[in-house]
Amino acid sequence: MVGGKRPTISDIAKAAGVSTGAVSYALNNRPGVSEPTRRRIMDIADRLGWVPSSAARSLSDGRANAIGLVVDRPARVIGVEPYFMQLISGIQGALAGGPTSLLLQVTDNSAAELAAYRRWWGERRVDGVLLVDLVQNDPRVELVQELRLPAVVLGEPVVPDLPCVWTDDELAVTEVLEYLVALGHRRIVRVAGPTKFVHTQTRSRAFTTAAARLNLPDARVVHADYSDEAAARVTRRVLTGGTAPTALVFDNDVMAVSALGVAHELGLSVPDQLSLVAWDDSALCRLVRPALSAVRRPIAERGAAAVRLLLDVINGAPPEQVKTSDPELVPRSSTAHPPA
Amino acid sequence: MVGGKRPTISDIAKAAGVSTGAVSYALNNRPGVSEPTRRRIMDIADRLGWVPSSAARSLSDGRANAIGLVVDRPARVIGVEPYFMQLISGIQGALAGGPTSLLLQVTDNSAAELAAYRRWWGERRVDGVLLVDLVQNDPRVELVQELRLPAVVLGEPVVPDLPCVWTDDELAVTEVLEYLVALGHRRIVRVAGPTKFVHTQTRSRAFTTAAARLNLPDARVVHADYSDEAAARVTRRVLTGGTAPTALVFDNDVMAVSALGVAHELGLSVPDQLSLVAWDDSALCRLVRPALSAVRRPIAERGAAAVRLLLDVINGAPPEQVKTSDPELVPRSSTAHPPA
DNA sequence: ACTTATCCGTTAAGCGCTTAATTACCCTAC
DNA sequence: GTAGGGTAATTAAGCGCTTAACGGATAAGT
Repeated sequence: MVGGKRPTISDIAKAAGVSTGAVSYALNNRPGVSEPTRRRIMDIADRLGWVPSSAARSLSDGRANAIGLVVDRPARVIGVEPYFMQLISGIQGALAGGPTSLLLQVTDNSAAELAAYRRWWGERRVDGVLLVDLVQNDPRVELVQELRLPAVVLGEPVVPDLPCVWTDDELAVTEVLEYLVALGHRRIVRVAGPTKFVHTQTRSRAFTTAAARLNLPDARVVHADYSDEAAARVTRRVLTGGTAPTALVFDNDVMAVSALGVAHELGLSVPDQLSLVAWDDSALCRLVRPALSAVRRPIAERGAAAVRLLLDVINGAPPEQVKTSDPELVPRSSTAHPPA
Repeated sequence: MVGGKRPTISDIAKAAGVSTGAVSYALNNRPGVSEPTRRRIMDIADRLGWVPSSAARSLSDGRANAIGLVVDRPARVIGVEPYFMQLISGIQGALAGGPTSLLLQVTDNSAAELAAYRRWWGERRVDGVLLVDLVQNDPRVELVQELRLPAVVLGEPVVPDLPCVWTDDELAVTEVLEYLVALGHRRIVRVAGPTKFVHTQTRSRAFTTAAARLNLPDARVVHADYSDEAAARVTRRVLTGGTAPTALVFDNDVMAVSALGVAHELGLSVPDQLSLVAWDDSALCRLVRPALSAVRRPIAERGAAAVRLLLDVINGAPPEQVKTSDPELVPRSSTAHPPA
């Protein structure tokens, strides 16, 4: 197996003294060749270090053996959250061993994302795609349906016939709220991500519902954009306004840590005077002092489940909606009883 | 452009009343067709929403129009550092607009990484690869040379004829050391990543050299594995041992933040009793209190430069060794004069 | 009026693989 | 002895595109 020359099935055929058709049948474990011949062919194949050309295979069977993921987040934010790397890590776990590869694209606007899907589809480069961060009336949904491009949504069900892998965020929101109320908190503010995301809306709705049920008239939702700057601004405003909350719940880790800085700056001690809860748990949450209580979601599991589902759908399986294991609240040192 | 039916050049040929060869020439802007015909063909092509099939093109011209990146880090660590997402973001920036896609693989052992490269090569799935985190006598170097697989190293030059994109870490190490010495520090310890990495060795060598020049007999290097646990362990040992250092320099952000926790736990105030410097700057460094002084490297720039170089090499350009802009020390609140 | 060059376009082979159709052969059954 | 039924192989078409080789037409040179 020296550089440059990659063996093809016709090399194998020549070496084995059979036709390329026979080689193809043998290597794909299909009937049409005798057992001894199959063995001989396979031996030769891996003595030669043969690997099928993906282009040739795609061209002839129409399969790309690849799936696509495009992440649409501005460069400024992308590196900040560990979310995507964990997701990718889960995706790879499910892909490992199989013939399928992952095509990744990072864009900074939604038009580019749509263009990417369209191009991949046109080039027949992917057999299906993963969709993350869905927004209300997401154009991607329409696009994949129009193109008949197999797709799996990472997030709650939006359209009945679109397969998805979702995590019960409502449950987690409720759990967090009940936990804070049990500690004695009554004035709780949720610092959410951008309204446009479906998951933001889901959590906000759950928050409002639970707050009503728990009879918390001061509970409310404010929005930021996941960045530490915006979070700091919003937090400062909320904490210095009238009837300041005693607990804040954030939609990611960066915003929560940022709030920790603001609290410090305002002379509010955490958790004695102010409790904080972060959403996705992370090293950041663990390492910061005080360590942040956080909701941990099975992110890698989501990625893996989504891949499995997508591969099934590509193979013609019906569009299921899969639920992952539930998120859990990891209490640390940023939550305590509110000041008396 | 309705789902399912993707136009091919022969559809275009039929619609334009010419041969597929003419269509190919027209669409690829090569001589052989008249200007009016070319226009007509191109019009029809994009009215039909034609996109070239990557498989067909690869098969016929031997190009995959894709490059590969495999990241070999255990799942536990991968999400922690923003490094890779920033890198990927830079890579995408350089790829955007072009016909080339990025194939990503995350593995958790070096054998799997080698296998990935070999498979991609065999499948003709990539035209070239990016190599990160080189180790001493890295088997990947030999592999890509044996396979004649175009490759660009992200890191310092190791083999003369292997193209690379590197950042002057020595400069940064020296700068950090001089900065600390200027503040009055004499006992400085570098908490490095795993010895096996070339970049670890480069920095350690630079550290030792600079320390000798600055006459710091107590300067030394200890190793951890980038994780917060290991860093905490090592830091604790170093700080409680004899002749404890007054300043620590870390090889990533997570370890530095972890040390912040240890210092806190030992009752050492940062920066008054202990100064800390992190390597790659990040949100973590910025958000933590006290905010960490850190060395900021042009990571996205590295990624982009590496892609451009790789594409050139694929096109037959000679193997250059490109230097990025220099890293810079961002002083924040974790460094100050040592205690008197 | 003849060759020569130029331009525009077609033809067909080939990239590496899959697979339906076909052939060759050996067995068994009547 | 021959029709019928497997099984084990070959053949060849086709996937969508590129490209060397070729050909017909028009323009220019002598």
